[in-house]
Amino acid sequence: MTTRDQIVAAADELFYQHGFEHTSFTAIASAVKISRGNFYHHFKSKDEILDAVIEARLASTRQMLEGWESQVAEPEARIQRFIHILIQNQTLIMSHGCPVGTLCMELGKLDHASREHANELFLLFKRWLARQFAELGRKKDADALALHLLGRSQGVATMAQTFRDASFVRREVRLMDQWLQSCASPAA
Amino acid sequence: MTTRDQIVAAADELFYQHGFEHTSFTAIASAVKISRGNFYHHFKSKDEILDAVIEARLASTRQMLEGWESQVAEPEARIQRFIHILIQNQTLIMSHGCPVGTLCMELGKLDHASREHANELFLLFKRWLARQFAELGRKKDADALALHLLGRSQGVATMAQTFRDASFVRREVRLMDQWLQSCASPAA
DNA sequence: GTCTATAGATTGATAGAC
DNA sequence: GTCTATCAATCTATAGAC
Repeated sequence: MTTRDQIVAAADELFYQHGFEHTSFTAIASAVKISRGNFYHHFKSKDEILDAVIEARLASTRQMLEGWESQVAEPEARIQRFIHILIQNQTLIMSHGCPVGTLCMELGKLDHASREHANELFLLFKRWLARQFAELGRKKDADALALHLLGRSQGVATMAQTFRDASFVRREVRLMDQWLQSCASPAA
Repeated sequence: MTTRDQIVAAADELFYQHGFEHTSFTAIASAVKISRGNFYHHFKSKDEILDAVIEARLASTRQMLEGWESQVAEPEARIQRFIHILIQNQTLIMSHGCPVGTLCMELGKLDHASREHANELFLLFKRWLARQFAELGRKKDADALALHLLGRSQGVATMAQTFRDASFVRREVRLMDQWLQSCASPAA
């Protein structure tokens, strides 16, 4: 693992745990165990590190979504995989919220130049979900269903971070599973 | 309006627009048109200003909820008032998200001492909503319904801030209205 | 490629005149 | 109650030795 990759990995984690602005070079440096000055051999500015972190997250998200698409045959089961991230990453989400939602929110408030770049993460999920809903026979409202589900999971993440209530997360996931079933059934 | 109140009002707005950490004394001072040093006659620290802002938001939220309770007779119509904040404050929410959700999220990431204080804002809504659902005849799952609706509206706020899509907000509000109706009807 | 030293700006906070 | 002047700390970023 190159020093550059180590910096990106450490920044990724710290940005998630404490936010972008609150994370200083000193914090990243001590995590990677290099000196502060050494940063600028790899990145010109803090904003460049942010872009590298976003790029890394985009890549790993693409990989995850492609994996689900190749490993799972049914679109309904694929969407269920998305819903169940909330349970798989429950501990992290209860501590630090959704890595996508919290980053987009912060960059939005900062009016940061990389705001749109981070929003691409949401778009990745939106397009992928819409494709699954289309395959499910909901071509007409695939986009709306995708946004709806994305919002639902965001809401659960926000409340989970606030109240740290695991039973709430499980309950909401069950409701989303039921909603998904009603989307797939011809009655809907 | 006293200087202290002006400081709290300006800080309230700036914390909402740009976040707590990103808002400096210089920014608040220039908004109120006083010198930086003058702050410390009114507050001992930035954290004290934050607590005053949270206290002010708690007071105005209580007032709003009590107003709905006294002005609107039916619990279903009261809950609908809550849902329609999303439309009433649409422009602000699309710019800066939900004032409650974004503050709690930021303080959570900062591991700030006033985190629990800010969470009281959410609890205010939760308790009020649970009371309305109980009056609606859903005593057993009033808490779960309240948390569910709170999460739904949080999710809408997050997606609205990200994509700035007004039609999405209207669509989701319509879905929440329908969901509310299904909660009230004896079939549910 | 990594380090030390340091610049330059900004931050929260203090002291004291008026 | 408001101001100016200033402190000490922290931040991002740069320069240059090794």
